[in-house]
Amino acid sequence: MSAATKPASEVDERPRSAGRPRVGILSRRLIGETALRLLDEDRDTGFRMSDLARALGVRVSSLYNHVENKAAVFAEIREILAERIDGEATPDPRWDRALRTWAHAYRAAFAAHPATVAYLSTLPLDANSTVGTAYDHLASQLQDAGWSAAESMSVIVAVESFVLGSALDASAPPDMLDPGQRTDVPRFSGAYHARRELAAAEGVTPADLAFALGLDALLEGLRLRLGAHATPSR
Amino acid sequence: MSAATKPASEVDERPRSAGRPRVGILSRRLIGETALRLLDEDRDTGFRMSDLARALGVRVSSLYNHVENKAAVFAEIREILAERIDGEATPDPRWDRALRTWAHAYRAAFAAHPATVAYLSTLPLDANSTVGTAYDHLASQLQDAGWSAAESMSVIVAVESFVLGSALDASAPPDMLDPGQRTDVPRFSGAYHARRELAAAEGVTPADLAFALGLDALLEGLRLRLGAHATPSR
DNA sequence: ACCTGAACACCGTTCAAGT
DNA sequence: ACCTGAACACCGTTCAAGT
Repeated sequence: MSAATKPASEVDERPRSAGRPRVGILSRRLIGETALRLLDEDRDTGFRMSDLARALGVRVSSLYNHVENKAAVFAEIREILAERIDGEATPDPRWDRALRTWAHAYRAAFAAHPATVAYLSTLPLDANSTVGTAYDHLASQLQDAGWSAAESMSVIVAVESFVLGSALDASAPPDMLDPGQRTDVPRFSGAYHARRELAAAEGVTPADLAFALGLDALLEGLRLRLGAHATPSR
Repeated sequence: MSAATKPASEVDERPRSAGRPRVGILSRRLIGETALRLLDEDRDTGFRMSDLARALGVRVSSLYNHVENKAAVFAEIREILAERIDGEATPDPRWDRALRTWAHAYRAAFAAHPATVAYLSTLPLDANSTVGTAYDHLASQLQDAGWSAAESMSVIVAVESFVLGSALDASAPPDMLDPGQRTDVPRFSGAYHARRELAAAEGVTPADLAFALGLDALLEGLRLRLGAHATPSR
């Protein structure tokens, strides 16, 4: 977290009396950023509204002047992550490369925040959400490349589904699938350990391997499909 | 829900006094099945332990004789769904068709239960879990077809990630991505409505279209990759 | 407009008492 | 061993009072 987003109240330790402060302390954005930082620091427990208030040097009830409820905090987090993804994804004239860059930035942003993945995929988009803008850019590229309008939407959603599932996988405890001492599943056990060793040898996580292989296959399959029955616009 | 799994206590309305009943009323499995039914009936709110108790004709505290906590109820749900998937997936000698059948059964089982998706991907597998057995079957087929042990694991995880992400998508409110009255995202808006109309015309959901397209592409890409640099075992 | 302090509501979990 | 009844703990949310 950058110093710029650190609430001044964390430095100033003196208790504040009731009443409106001269300069505003909180904002929806600051609350979202702080919540995201808390999720980063403590991965599995999630944050409480009281944690959030303490980190902001404020009482819990103050938060409700800026967000309707806890779900709204998650919505704000989604906006922040969406903007981060948008900023990182460098535009690429080739639709498949653009999708790939987007997918990588997307997964990276969410893998660090498992608790947000389920929320993200369930909450309706806000009007004027940045997410919508990103979709528009990708949809344009896909349609220009020859995908039909309906297909372009399916392609985006399919890649997004793969990314979100992969983010869940990447955020799961590393030993989640560990067959342990079981002897009744030898091929699975062998596969599990082989992937783990391969990942270690390449200096990445097992989840990274599955993501890379899956994304490559998915994009390759999409390229093939476009080539097979597309009608390029020019 | 079948009559066989319906708790007798739902028929017998008379209040029960304290003390051990002659015949056991609850079991871990029955609790899991009932929780799953509650999730089916009320999609978004999730179930409370008190709901669960009422549905079983029992007091809340009784549940804790059979499950450690609410998370354990979700773990039991996962086992139930896993067995259901296993039962439905008919074996197929071709690895890609087997994966496809598995993916469809998997998504169908979880799309109806959004709340379980996030849990499922985070909870460690129980020893002797049915999930492990399913992995073993798939890993065997993949390795016999020429995939390396490490790759076979990545393939399974990649398909699973796509399935889980798609299940999240399928369980989201249908208007989640609706651009509404926005005029700044014309290509996205066009794509959104085109997909919706195509889905309506084909009698499926928009989520179904994206899932079908993505799964086809993913499997096609995997087939290609195996053909390109595989060393079949025979 | 925006913060404090106190209260309320909800819900998961525990535990002694009872058979 | 397994159910009841009552209590506790935690946490999200509300609201009047204060500047």
